[in-house]
Amino acid sequence: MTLDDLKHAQRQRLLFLDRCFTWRGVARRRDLTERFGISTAQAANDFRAYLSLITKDAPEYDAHLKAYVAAREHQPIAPSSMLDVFGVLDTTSDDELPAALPRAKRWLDPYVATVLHEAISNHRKVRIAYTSMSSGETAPQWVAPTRFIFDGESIHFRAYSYKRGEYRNFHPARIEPENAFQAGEIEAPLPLDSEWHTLSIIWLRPSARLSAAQAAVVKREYGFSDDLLKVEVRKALEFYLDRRWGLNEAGARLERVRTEHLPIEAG
Amino acid sequence: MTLDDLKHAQRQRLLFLDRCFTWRGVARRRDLTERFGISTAQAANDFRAYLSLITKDAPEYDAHLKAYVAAREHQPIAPSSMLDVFGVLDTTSDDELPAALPRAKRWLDPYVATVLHEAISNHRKVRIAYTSMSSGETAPQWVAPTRFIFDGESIHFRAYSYKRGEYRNFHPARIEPENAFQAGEIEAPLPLDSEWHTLSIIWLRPSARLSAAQAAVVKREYGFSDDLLKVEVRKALEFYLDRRWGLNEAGARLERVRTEHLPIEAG
DNA sequence: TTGTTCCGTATATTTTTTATACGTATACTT
DNA sequence: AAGTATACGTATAAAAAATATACGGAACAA
Repeated sequence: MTLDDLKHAQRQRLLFLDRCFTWRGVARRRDLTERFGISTAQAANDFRAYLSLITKDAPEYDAHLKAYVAAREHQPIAPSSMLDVFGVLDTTSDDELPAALPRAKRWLDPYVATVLHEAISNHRKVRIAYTSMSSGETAPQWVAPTRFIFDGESIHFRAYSYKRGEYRNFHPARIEPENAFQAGEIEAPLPLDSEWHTLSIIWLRPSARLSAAQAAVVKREYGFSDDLLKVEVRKALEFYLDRRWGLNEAGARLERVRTEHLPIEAG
Repeated sequence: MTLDDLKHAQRQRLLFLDRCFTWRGVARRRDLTERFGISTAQAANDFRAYLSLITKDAPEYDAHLKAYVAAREHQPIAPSSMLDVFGVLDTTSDDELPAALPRAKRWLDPYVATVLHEAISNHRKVRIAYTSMSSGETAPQWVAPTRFIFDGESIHFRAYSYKRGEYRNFHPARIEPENAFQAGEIEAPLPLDSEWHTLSIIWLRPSARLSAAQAAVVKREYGFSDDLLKVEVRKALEFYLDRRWGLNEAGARLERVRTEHLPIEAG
């Protein structure tokens, strides 16, 4: 039996269980009943199902702790994002002020989102009044949106700009909200978005000004043990990576060694 | 009927539907069957359930589009995080290189996490060799961890430091990994963590050096229409907020007007 | 000892979901 | 204009998932 054979709901529960074992080291039926509102019988079922997936270093029941305890060598069956991990480690109750930063309060106009989504899925172009942050001016222009982008904070989109004759990243908040946006057919086929279809392979190392001990911490924090950290990102998104990771800032703890570029076949 | 009456699995599906209507403006049975692997009959059921929750400005079926279309005034039944929104707007297929930045590649040692989690839940103290980033030195010390913290990128933890005699934020990556950490009882009760139990109310405004048009964009981006943006965060986490929002950087688009402090009753 | 709280399992019952069939409306093809 | 495909909907019986409930064992505390 594998994870894929399961129904979505039970799969979610087993993934949660997997994270409990990986990051908490322990799990109880209660964890499942509280989080998913299922019965204890069903929770026992889920434990049985989870254990049947683990062939070696399986968690074992500890009668003293009244809990299943993961083996020291426990191997997760699925990777988890930092947010997933925090979801398992955080103990703050719901009515309390959270232990996380306030939800990135970025805002997106739902109507603007639907207009862009419609244009992307039906391959149409839209007329937007877009404010340039450099000049501060707002001028209408036609763009053909192709995708939404996420930089970890807020949502942007990629579009072909007829004004510039090239693909660019746009920020929905800079679009002047309108009651109805003009939209239209795309006549001539758009050129290939070469920056989107280029892979940037960025090699990083702990900043040279750090001591050996500090460099070791940086390596541990970013999870690499070799000399260099390899990061792969679409060339079109490289700007966001630099900004998010603070690569160009004065106190950066990582510095760029070199960058390679590789074409990506259209998927 | 309300959302809370539903089972977890169906609630998840209705929330997804809600996000589709809010951010895409349209939804079809297919969206549900593809994402959750349910039958079309069940998907039709879910649509019926969702529509019964919406009293006014409900989505309507559009026979031409062969899809339900949200009313222009559609009100979501639940808020969504930016990540949720992107999950609904992103059209990249699974096997493609994603349109989001590489998953914040921060790393956390699972064993260190379990040790900290154990200490937090059982109110014990642990001995850790912690590397100071300022001096670069690594010295063992006893700490009593109280909570995990999330700054949006990586996971930290709050602990009472016996060495300093105060509560501090710690970074798991700076802990020297060991095969087994010493742990022990907490003898004397710990003092109150006053910074944790203080609320910082931070008032921000668009940076004074921005033009009116630029300031309007910043306001739209952060979703406030009044003069000031109010952000509430535990005082203990204020440092992370500054860093994440880049408030102290040269090119910051938001600047701090004033900060108020308020005690939080223990929850 | 007794009571409590975890765990487990087993049963019958209820709820959820599927499979299937059939009907309607729109759009596309011939 | 007729036929085909594909959305949507509904209804029914069947299968699967989850619950309620009961009972047993191990650890632990009073």
